[in-house]
Amino acid sequence: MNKQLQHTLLADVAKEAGVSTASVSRVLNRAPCVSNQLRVRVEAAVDKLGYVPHGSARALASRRIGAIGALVPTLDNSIFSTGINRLEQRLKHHDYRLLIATYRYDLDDELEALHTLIQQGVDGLVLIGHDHRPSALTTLRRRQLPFLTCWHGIDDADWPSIGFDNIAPAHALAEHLLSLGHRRLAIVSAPIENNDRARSRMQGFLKAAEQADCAIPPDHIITVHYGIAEGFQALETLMRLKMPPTAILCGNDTLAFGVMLAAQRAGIRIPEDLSVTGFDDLPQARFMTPALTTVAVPATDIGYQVADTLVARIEGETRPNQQLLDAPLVIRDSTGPLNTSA
Amino acid sequence: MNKQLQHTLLADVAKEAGVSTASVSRVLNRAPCVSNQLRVRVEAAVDKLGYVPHGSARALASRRIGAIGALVPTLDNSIFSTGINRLEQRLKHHDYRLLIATYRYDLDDELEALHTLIQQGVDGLVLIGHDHRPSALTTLRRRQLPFLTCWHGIDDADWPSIGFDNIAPAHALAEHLLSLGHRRLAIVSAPIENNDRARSRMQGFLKAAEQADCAIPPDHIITVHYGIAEGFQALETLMRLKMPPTAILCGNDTLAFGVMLAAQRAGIRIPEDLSVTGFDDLPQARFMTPALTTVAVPATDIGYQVADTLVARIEGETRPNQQLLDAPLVIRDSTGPLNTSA
DNA sequence: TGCTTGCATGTAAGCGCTTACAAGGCCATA
DNA sequence: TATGGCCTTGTAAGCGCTTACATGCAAGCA
Repeated sequence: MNKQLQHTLLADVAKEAGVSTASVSRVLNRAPCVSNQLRVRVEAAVDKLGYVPHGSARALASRRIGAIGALVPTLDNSIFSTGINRLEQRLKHHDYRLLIATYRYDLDDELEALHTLIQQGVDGLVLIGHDHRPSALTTLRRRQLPFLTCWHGIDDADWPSIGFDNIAPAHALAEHLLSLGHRRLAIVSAPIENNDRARSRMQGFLKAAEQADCAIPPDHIITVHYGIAEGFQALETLMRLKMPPTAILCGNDTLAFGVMLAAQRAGIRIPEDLSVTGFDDLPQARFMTPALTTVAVPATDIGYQVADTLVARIEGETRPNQQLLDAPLVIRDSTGPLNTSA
Repeated sequence: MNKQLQHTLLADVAKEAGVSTASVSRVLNRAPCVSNQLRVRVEAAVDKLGYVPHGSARALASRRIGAIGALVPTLDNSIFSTGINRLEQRLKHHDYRLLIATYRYDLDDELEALHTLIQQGVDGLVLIGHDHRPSALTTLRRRQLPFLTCWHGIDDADWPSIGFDNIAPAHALAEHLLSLGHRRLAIVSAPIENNDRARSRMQGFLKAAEQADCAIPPDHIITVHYGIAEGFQALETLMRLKMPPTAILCGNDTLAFGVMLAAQRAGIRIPEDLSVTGFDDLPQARFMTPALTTVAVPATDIGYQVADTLVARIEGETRPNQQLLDAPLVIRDSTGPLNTSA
């Protein structure tokens, strides 16, 4: 069209250096079998002309675009954005770019976004969690596209993963409360449909309670969306119960912060009147008063490992199907013995 | 190579539908001047064969890749991830993808990432703030690439922007404290080099103090990196001063949270003993006890508007060079009159 | 010296689309 | 009925790279 100034092309570099286009391409792609002399000549020409390769042309010819796609429920959750942040940093290190799509926990949206990213030509894909539409797997398989799921600990040959077990730490958290004498537990969780992480944590909580013969009644299980405000309101709801809980298991730290802040505002003392647990170990957790008992989720490690492993898979290496990282309990001061004097 | 199964190509669709490749392309790209009958035939063939266009080929031929790039200091700052989250959502609506690169406030990294994104072929670019290497502008210009900066309120013909004024609200925040009788102010800010937002806020704080003949001494100005822990420590440092401040202006909410949590732990009452202000109005701000006085930064609006405006520019529309959004003061309970009885 | 071997380089055929241009068909007008 | 113009569709030339294959040359060996 009216492209005022032509960009220099690979052919221009070739002419300038007095070599063939193939040689220039080889130098650019660090192919072996290139003499040093030729390399130097080409590099000089590239510098002189300020040549920048054309990504799409390169992608078309080489069948790789140098970018991977990430499908994330939302970036508006600091534990995800922390992981994605690290992922991007590490990918850059491998000379890959990051294409991001969010789907707000809507698996049909996720599927659609998956198709879009594939169409875009990504070299690999990262998905969060284990809940996906079955046809996502079909698509991935048919395209033979390297991919990885993360953030969950489910062992499934279909879905290679790098994550952590959500059930056991949740179970341990509930046991911790139980061992402190609590019997009236409550749960504040994110919606569990389409969210295996929330479901696993819930499962861990419930199972521990059951095993201690201390089943949690339905009105003590509150499901709200992610957010401080939501946690805040959840506490208000729970405290209106005739028999309010003495301990609350929260599905994530943000909900726990909401619960704690609401308690603080209501004059409910933690842990004397109420014990609270989180899940994630956001930076803020240890600075709350009292410091929050929670589970340290290896968000940055996941980002790092996912980058390395996915790139390895793209480049043809085989890697173990599952990689389980540690998510240790962090017992702090927001949990304490049941106050029987109250 | 060993590509087991060939994907269906546009040519296959054309053959199946009994039309030319050009017609298929036209249908796919919603070109005008396509008869309804042809459209239906092609669409049927596309469905039947499960055809998916090849992104790179399309990009090469059409000179647009359908993605924009965003250069962000970090995703590990919830105000940015909120904005980016919204940006991505809105871009999807326009059928554009989002390529993200972070640079950890290192402008040379930003420049490098800029080159990478351009090489990748992005159709447009979003940068945060007004501080960039001069050669970034040169590159953008030479490539005639549509771009937008955001998050700042600096009127500069070179850098089209969608943002808000950082100086005035900061100034107002300081005035607010001054009007409450405070004279011993302190500032806890993120590093101001390479960060015009932090610099502008600092400037607003300092100017208001000066105008009130109440200059802030250097040891009352603490510069720390973004983070709860950093804010927490900053308060400890400030309180060790022989004449500790009675009010603290924080460069962002996260630092303010750190300051507040440290105060809480140290038994310093807010606002009786100490007033604290933030900047951002993160969701948590209103749930703190006391609720945080801050400035409501229009993060989601910015994401939304940036998407619309950048896409419009890519598609050739002209738009105003600068778009200033509102960043109103939100006076809550973390600021109160100077306690003279103390 | 003549032949093979292997490495460095060149040639040119794609990669899978888009789109300028050509061509054909149809209707309205004269 | 002949002509022009408009609208739809087809033809084919790229888009800017990568890479399989061909080629040439130097070294190694008998």
